[in-house]
Amino acid sequence: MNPREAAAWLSRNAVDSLPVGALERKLAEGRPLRVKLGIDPTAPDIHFGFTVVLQKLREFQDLGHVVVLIIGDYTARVGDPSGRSATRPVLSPAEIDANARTFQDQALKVLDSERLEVRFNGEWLDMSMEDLFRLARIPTVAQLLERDDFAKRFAAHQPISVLELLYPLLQGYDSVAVRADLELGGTDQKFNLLLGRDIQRAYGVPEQAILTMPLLTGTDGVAKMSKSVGNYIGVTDPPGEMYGKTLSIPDGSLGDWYRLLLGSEPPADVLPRDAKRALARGLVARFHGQEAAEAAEAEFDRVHIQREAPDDTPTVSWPADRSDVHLPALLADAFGISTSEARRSLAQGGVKLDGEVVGNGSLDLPADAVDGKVLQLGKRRFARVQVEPDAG
RNA sequence: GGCGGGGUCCCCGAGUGGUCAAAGGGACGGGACUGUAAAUCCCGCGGCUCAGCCUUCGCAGGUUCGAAUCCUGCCCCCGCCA
Repeated sequence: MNPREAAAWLSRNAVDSLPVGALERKLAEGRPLRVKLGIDPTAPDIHFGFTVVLQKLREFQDLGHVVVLIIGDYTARVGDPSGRSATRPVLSPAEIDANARTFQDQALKVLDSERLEVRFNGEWLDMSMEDLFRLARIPTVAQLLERDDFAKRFAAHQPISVLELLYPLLQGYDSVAVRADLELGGTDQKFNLLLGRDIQRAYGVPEQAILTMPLLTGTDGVAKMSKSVGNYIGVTDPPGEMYGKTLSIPDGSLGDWYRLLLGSEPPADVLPRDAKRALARGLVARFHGQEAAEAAEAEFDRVHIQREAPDDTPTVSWPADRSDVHLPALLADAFGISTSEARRSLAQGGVKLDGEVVGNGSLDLPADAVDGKVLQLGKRRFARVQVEPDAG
């Protein structure tokens, strides 16, 4: 693959590859490039959205380049106040360590451990005031305020702390420290990535090229996938969950999901439903293997098409010290909801015992009327009831 | 430092002495429909031993028969001016 072809291949699906032609020029140097990715060790679970960037990094690795993963341990220790929730937990070194480890484990589902360098930015960010001043002199406040979210918050009179303003600088300094040739990130990182170039220039090191990847839309089809919104699928989600969640995405997301996660176009002339099933199978296969994918689909069909209780239906025990089983209490116990909520569900016909709606009449049933039966809340929550002969 | 605005049930946001567990929207849950898609319709959405009771409207006191609504102190947030 010549540099031109490699650049074209590597910028596939990317939104920005800047400056124009920079990637190709770097590749033409004919040496392994150092491709940087910074991560925040506060939320270690990797979801599908993040794998878009990881996958791209993997492509670089496969062409012989080195991925430099930077764990933002120092920044996590200071506490990042970005976003609306001003107070983010400040993590202890032990927590950061554990998170970083989790992150690496998960990232290795996509990345190649061979061409991987892991660094902690505490190595170089624990700098003197004098060094910080040197860094802080580089951009102007006006420049920093150009960043999209800063601009919006500033316009909306929402708080922006000085610390937040400093984060892009620290991240940029990471690029100086590891001599990054290239930095990857989501499109939301474009500003930070570009600022890294300014900072590198100010420190007299070669400037990195940048590559931004689209942000994958979450399972709701609206917001970008994120843990806090709850519209995510984690790479460690069990097969069944991964499969089911994938089927719940809106049809409109199919194209993006195929392209960004499977690297292929959605099949033409196939019903959206079937295209989505194929997508779900493909994704489960990727993280859990082909066999698990097929099992997940079979299980799904059994539960949702044939409406049977799933294989892994948990069991709830109920002490038989009273003659009757109080349904709200049983539901609360089985599904971790409040008894008030359980009553509402019962009143609305959302509770079934072995497929039969219950709760229209009495809220108490004789123990032998529930023992061994499958209790169902809504469409997706199941539990097998077991009445314990001896209270305990 | 001065002036002004504000903290309401997950989020946004009404509510300025009783009719407020607190409008409305979103999110979410249940039902109908169905492909765990979209759209649409209905219902629900603090807790409990649930036709009743208990606890909520930044925190702590106070006034009142009665407060989310009034008073006092405190904490926090935002803006403008300097």
